[in-house]
Order: sequence, then structure tokens, then C-alpha cells
Amino acid sequence: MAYWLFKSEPDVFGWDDLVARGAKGEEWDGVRNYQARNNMRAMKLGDRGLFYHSNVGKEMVGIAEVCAEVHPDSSTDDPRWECVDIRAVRPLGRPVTLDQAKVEPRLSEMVLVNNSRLSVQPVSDSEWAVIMEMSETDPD
DNA sequence: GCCAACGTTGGC
DNA sequence: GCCAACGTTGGC
Repeated sequence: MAYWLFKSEPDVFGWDDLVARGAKGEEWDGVRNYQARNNMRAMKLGDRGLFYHSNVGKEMVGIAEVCAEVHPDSSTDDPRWECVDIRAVRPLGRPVTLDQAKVEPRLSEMVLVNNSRLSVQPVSDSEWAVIMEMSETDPD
């Protein structure tokens, strides 16, 4: 299974909104970036992703999973744009902030740390494990 | 609210 | 096919 990271602006559509969608999930539409789209093309049913809040919070708050593989983006007629559907799995024990990720040496290669603008990012197995650890550990 | 970084567009 | 101009994103 592969791991990913989905960025959202919580003012527009946040973790609580995804949870409210229940098992049906949400079409992750509106992505207009080739790299992000290519990442979605590579996703398989059941792949897991971190749900990240940009601007407000700047933290990873929950775990989502791919519940529909790539299909045309229904928000546009442009056939270039495709997307997946995701649904909420569970919140993280505690959010992991961008600041925490930046100072964690094992996350120095993380896309979020180095190219925060990419809206759908790959996460390596080891990065995933570190985030899981941090989300369950009291930082103090 | 500013601005740096990045991606895309379009003129040549 | 290059590159300047522009628009957008997102951290600060």
C-alpha cells in the first residue's frame, strides 16, 4: 500500500467536512496541477493519506483512504483533469504540525517540508511511520 | 497582507 | 523551444 498527503484549506473544506461525508467520501476535485494529478493516477483503492490543513493550523490532522480510484474531475469539462475520492478513516491521536515536521530530522526529505505548494503529495513508508509515532507521542 | 516560490501561459 | 510575464499558493 502506498501513502499520500492531501492538502486542504479548512476554511473551504476541512477534516470535519470529510468526516461528515461518512463512508461515501468526497470527490477530491479542483486539482489543476499535473504533478498532483499524476499522484492521484497512481493511487489504488485503500491507499492511505494524511489529511493536512494549510493556512489555518498548518498541521496533519487525520488519516483518509482512497475509496474510488482515478476518474474524470466532475468540476470541469477539461479531460486533462482527473481525481480520486477519499474518505475519513480516523483522526490522528494528536495533530502533527508543520513546525514539528520541519525540526524532525527523519522528515527532512518530506515533500511537505520542501515543496509545501504541491497539493497532493507522496509520503514514504518511513515518513508515514514517523508521523504515526509523532501523532501518538506527547511532544513534551 | 506581503511576498517568495512555483507552475503555466504565450509571444517570439 | 526559450523565457518573460503573470497568477496562485501558502508560510510568515
